[in-house]
Amino acid sequence: MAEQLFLGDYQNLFNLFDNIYPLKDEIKSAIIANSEVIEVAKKTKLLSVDERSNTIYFIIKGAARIFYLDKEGKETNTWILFENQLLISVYSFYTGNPSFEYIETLEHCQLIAVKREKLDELYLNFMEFNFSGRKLTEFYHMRNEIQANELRMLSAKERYQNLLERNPQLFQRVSLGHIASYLGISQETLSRIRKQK
Amino acid sequence: MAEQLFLGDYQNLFNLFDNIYPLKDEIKSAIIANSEVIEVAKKTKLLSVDERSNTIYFIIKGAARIFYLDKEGKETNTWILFENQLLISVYSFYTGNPSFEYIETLEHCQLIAVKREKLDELYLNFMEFNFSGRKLTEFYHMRNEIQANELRMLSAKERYQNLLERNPQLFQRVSLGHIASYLGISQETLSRIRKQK
DNA sequence: GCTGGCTTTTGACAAAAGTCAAAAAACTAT
DNA sequence: ATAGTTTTTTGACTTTTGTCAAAAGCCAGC
Repeated sequence: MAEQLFLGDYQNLFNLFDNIYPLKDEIKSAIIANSEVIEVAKKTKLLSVDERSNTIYFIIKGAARIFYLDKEGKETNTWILFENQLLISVYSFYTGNPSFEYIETLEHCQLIAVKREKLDELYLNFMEFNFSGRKLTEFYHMRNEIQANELRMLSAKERYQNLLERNPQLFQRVSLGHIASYLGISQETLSRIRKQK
Repeated sequence: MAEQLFLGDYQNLFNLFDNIYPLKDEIKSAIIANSEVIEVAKKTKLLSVDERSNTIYFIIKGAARIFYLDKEGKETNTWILFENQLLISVYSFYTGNPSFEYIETLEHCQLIAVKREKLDELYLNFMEFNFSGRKLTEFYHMRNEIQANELRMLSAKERYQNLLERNPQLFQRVSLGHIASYLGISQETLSRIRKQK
């Protein structure tokens, strides 16, 4: 009988993949061998502006945000991410160019970290792993498209109501200031919207 | 000596792929066998709201837009696409769910059309084709992320100046009304921005 | 060269959201 | 519990962008 691979912290990541296309144990072992599980404190910067991102993270436990600073130095959050999501500065990780955004933990986090060279090796050594990678990228691509469309087509209030409905846990774990910024509105406007109804 | 594959209309599509990861002739043949080259007139709808998108297009010649209707029935363009770009309603094509947006040609177009079932077959039959598919998806994903960030961080005027600088050809081929809509502003606002400087 | 559409511009006004400053409320750590 | 920090709310005012309506400009086809 085949020996059972010890998955531990990788359980959820592999579930994610297996739901797309069952991953061979060989690939799972290679993923484990080519990544590491790290713990980082709240408010740790995982990436800063002008650095080149060379790591993709999977959030086992915790929360993080991606944000940039505008011309006046004000922070704007573009993503807020939780358990079982990938944490990546898309532009810098894919292109290798210096980042225009920051990645910062919002809570104490447990993460799986994979370096780009290792990931590239995995993709080259296991061609069928690209099937999973493609599907996952398609999913994140779609999520972005939806986000961009909502920024265009919905008013501040509608975006708030949408988020509240679809992601109520967010409001338990993240300050309204961060949420306002993620919604693309000022904190004061969010406060007024919430009072209204 | 190996027989030279006749590429014809597929030349540019294959160049795109070859720049990512050289495609075997076997795959190229399969792509040709599983797609078709079509001509469509200006203002043709390739996808309408509530239809399920089952085709991805590569633009050989021409231009097209993707847009949705807001609550008041006003059109908003989310993408304007030209030669050598992929034309797809990301949400509907990836999920198979009914579309919330339209795809419409802006000019007479020559397109390569691939049905989803055929594309899925190609991905399953040629695992290394997923390598190319993944990279291409990553590229489009990145482009979306940039678009969403610009919608957040730049003012109407800055978005206009950016677009003018990076995509001047757009202004030759597409009406200002369509461009304003793509920039997420009203036609009148665009007109005023243009007058200013 | 004129006619009948589109497209673009202009003006007056309205709406949505932002800014600044201060108060109130909610947490945190000692 | 309390002092100190951070977060959230409130009020007054400003800025940006949108809306509506009309005029002007442009272009295709007869």
